Amino acid sequence: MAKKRKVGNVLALAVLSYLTQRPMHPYELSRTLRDNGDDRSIKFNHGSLYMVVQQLAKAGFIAEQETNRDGQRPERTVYALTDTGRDELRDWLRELVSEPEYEFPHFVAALSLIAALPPSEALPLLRQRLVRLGEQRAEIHAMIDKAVADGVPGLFLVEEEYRLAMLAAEATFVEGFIHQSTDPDTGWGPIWAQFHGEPAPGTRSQRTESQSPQSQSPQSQGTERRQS
Amino acid sequence: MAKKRKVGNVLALAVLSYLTQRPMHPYELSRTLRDNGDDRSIKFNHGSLYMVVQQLAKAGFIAEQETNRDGQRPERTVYALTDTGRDELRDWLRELVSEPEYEFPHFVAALSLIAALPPSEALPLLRQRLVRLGEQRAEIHAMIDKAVADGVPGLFLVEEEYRLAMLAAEATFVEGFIHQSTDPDTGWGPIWAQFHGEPAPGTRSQRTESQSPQSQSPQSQGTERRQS
DNA sequence: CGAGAAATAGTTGACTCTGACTAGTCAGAC
DNA sequence: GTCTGACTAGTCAGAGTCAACTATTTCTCG
Repeated sequence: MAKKRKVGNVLALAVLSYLTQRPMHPYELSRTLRDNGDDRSIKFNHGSLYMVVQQLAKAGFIAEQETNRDGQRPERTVYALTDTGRDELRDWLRELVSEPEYEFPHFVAALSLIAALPPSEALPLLRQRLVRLGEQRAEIHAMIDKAVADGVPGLFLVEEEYRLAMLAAEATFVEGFIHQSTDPDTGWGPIWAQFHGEPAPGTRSQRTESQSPQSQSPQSQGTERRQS
Repeated sequence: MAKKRKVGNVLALAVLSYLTQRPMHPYELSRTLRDNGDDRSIKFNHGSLYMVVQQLAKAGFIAEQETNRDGQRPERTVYALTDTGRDELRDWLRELVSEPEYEFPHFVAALSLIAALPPSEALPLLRQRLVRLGEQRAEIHAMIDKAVADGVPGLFLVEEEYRLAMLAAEATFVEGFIHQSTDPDTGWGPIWAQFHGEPAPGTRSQRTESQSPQSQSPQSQGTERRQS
């Protein structure tokens, strides 16, 4: 479902959330978000913040409180949360927590087109991905350990734990995929190789004669896959 | 890393991929993508396609081949893949497969702010999410079964298997999180409840006297979490 | 103490995306 | 026989995003 919010950018959610503490001006918000590492969870861009604050103000979720000027610096406008804003925050958060949203990670796109690469090329790339996944996991692990050592309660690290869980699951999946593709008995290996006129990625070299393998591109297969 | 492509939209990747089969006009591409269910893997929007095709043409990855007109209908321009386009396709695909990209799923944002909801509210929402996750998994499962029954080779269903794996991992994670929060011995439950001046979500009601729990908002905790 | 680096605070403009709109065609319902 | 709704094919305005730039002020380090 995911109804359209007046302000759709998730960054706005963070802004609303921080304004529950106290009124702030945009730059302070920017600073706070960055310092708290919220840019790890929310796509954050210094420029977008000003945009988002404007939008929130127009939608009535926050209101201009005062404008002060410190020396010759540009003036800073302090914004405060309104009651509608507080409602929006709760409602939005509830939705995000309870309704899994259908998203489009790039890797899904890659997988859906991976047959266009010959297995001799795809498999090393997948192995490389495994290495990178391991690195990312190690990084997050280190981050969590450091935070815990600093006395941060676990509740404030759930996002990172979640990322870890997802990375681990992806690694397992990729391993399984590689296995499926290299084991000559269990499946795709031979078929995949055939498309590209290659020997199967397993040990045995499977011969299927006179099927003119390279005339059939993997995409043309893909095209027909919902038809028969 | 993820270098900036001249055309960044992943939809362009699909376009390039389909043009390896044969030249097509935009509408045909749109139709084909939809019919093959690629809109499940790639964010797809009829309007964007024309945009993307224009960009690809400007970047030299595809070239106008002919323009024909069928009766009084608007004219259709047929595009063909160029050699640079073929290179771009391979290079991009390799990158997507081998380099995991840092993305921002909405649920990560939700988790990073979840402490702003009292546990009495968050826990039911999480349980609801579990139900929804189950539904989505069942849907995909049904889809895969149907496709397999229709003789689609497994290799063309990897994206869906991947989604399944991710949904399963997320469900496991959410279950673990709920458990962590309701078990009064193992952790966050009491602390979380305290912020909101609630009894702990487990069975026992934990009393910590004179700490004036509601004066401390969870965000103000969050704010300080990288300091000490 | 003075030059340059870094932080402060915000604006701008080029590019992208999305959803709604136009406008003709065709098959089948009534 | 003409009405309706779905399909074909594409355009476009408005909203959103991103990266780069401006212009002060403060810190830093020789």
